[in-house]
Amino acid sequence: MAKNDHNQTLHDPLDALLGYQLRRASSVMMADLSAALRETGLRPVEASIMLVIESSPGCTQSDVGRLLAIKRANMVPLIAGLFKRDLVYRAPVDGRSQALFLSPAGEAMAREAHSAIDRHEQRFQALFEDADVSKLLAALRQIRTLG
Amino acid sequence: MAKNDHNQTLHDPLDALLGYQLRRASSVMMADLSAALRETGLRPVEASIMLVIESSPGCTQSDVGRLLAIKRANMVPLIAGLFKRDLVYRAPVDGRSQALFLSPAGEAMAREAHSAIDRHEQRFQALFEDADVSKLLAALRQIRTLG
DNA sequence: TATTGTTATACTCTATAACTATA
DNA sequence: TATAGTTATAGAGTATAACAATA
Repeated sequence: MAKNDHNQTLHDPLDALLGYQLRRASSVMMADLSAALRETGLRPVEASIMLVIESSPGCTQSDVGRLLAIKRANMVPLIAGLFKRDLVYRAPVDGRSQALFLSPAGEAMAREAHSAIDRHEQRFQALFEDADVSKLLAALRQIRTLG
Repeated sequence: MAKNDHNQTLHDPLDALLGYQLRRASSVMMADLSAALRETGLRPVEASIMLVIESSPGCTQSDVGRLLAIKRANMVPLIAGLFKRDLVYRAPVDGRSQALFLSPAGEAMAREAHSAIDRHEQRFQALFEDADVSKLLAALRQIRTLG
């Protein structure tokens, strides 16, 4: 409930909409994550790519794109940016794919990213009991199944 | 859990991150909402603006922007687009603001939007018990308070 | 001084189509 | 034929700065 300059009460007709609340909550968390990662120089999408490569060394950029729902075409400048900063390196798998690995600098950067992400996640998860966080995550995974 | 072409197991290191699951779930629902609204010719953001004007006739475009977290500068082409389609009309409040109202065509369009949104919401809310939908909405509102 | 509506602009994100080389 | 990586490009979405008119 809010009021405008002319004393008109503005109530939010979207308040009970799952899609709307999801979008607004997601936008709040994304902004906080951006801020948390600021000092690392990584954007959220770059940090997520680094963590995927860290957990699956040798995966291809198409693999990463499929996992994170990023189109192949959009992966190109993202991986190129990480490569140019010497955070990842590539090794040929076959004539068309290249395996991705974190460089030593990339490993260090991944540790910084983990630390920033953990602090950021903790800030929000602290709003809930542990069991409720699990239920929330389960609900969000359920929603994703309809995509 | 997924496998790539070279039998490498790809597990998702972001699976337990609230921010990530929120973003992915939100993106699934937004895509579904876009599709649900397609035949009305409204984009999600336009539909949400229409519903706010419907529920608070006479509000200004700055009011709408504040409620929906849309910057004043970005409201201009949105309201102009609805105005050009004769879905909303404006009446001067004072020298600088104009009150917004739905035209008869806008009221009809709002009913179509409600119907499409209801079907879309039902598709997702049907994944859960009613009490769990309420808990989910409450959790998302909690997350928004940290923004 | 602060606010409304506006213009101009830029940057990010996402999407598509088309090409090459390889499998 | 299908896939990996790439280029080019277009469309959203979002952000800031600045201005005129008004409160």
